[in-house]
Amino acid sequence: MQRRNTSSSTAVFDLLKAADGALSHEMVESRLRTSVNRSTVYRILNRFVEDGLVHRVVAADGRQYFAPCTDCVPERHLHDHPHFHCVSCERVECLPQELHIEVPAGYRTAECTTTVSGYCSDCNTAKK
Amino acid sequence: MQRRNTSSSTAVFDLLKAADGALSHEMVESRLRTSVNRSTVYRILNRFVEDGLVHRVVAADGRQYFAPCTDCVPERHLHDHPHFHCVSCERVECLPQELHIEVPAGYRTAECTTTVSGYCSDCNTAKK
DNA sequence: GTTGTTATTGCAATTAAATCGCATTAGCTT
DNA sequence: AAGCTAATGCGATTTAATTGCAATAACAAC
Repeated sequence: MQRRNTSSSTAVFDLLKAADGALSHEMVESRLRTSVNRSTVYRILNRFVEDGLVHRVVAADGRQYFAPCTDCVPERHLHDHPHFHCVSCERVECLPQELHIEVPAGYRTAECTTTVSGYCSDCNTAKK
Repeated sequence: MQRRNTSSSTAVFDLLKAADGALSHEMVESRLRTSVNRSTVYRILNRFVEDGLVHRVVAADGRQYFAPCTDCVPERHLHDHPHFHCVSCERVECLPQELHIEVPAGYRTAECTTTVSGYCSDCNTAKK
């Protein structure tokens, strides 16, 4: 299927690229200057994931967060670094660590997500 | 709060202990011999997690899976090994590997889950 | 620039996982 | 056996995400 560039989809992609971490659908929608329909945002994000432009991270709260790919090439589309999810400010950020997870023989890995939940330094000090 | 042992809660706990991996709420409910209400199963599982008897794993599908704790003591309640989630048969199993994930200074870790999605050996060979 | 095809959008309805309020039931203590 | 209250069942509700369908708008071809 041929893809088309719309103002909404480029706005979403720019948002993701400018963000300092992964964004939930809600964050994307609220940060958009122009109002874009809820389902449209979901479809745009799903399209990005499908096209390999964006990674989808499911945090411990069961919600989806989206971050643009870096260092990904078509042959090797991995996202094997851990993510930190602050349960207070909801921010999701990538941790600069590489994981090597081995699966038993015969298994086939499709994707891998690691999520650490807790409090980021800002929220941690604010709590005290 | 004082806990009480009911036939339902012990049945659920026995199921989890006997299972070869983490079970979703749906799996628990369908494997129970006696019919237990949906909300009750959820509440029983949440109670187990709250009491530190069971770990909750959120897979890439956004659903919750539950597995009894092993090697956990009150002072150190961790579940830092990866889980494999077969997207075909829905089975979730623990991978015998220990992860060491470092968070930036000032951060506080509450929990950590790693989920590898893909096909287990059974489903992988069945596909071919 | 105009036209035609069809990907994309907006809207409302829907699905699915998980939670909650409340009256009833049943564990545990005394 | 009695009393307190944790746990249950039921229905309604919340929330994230998806879907069907008609309307709109990208993009290619002319």
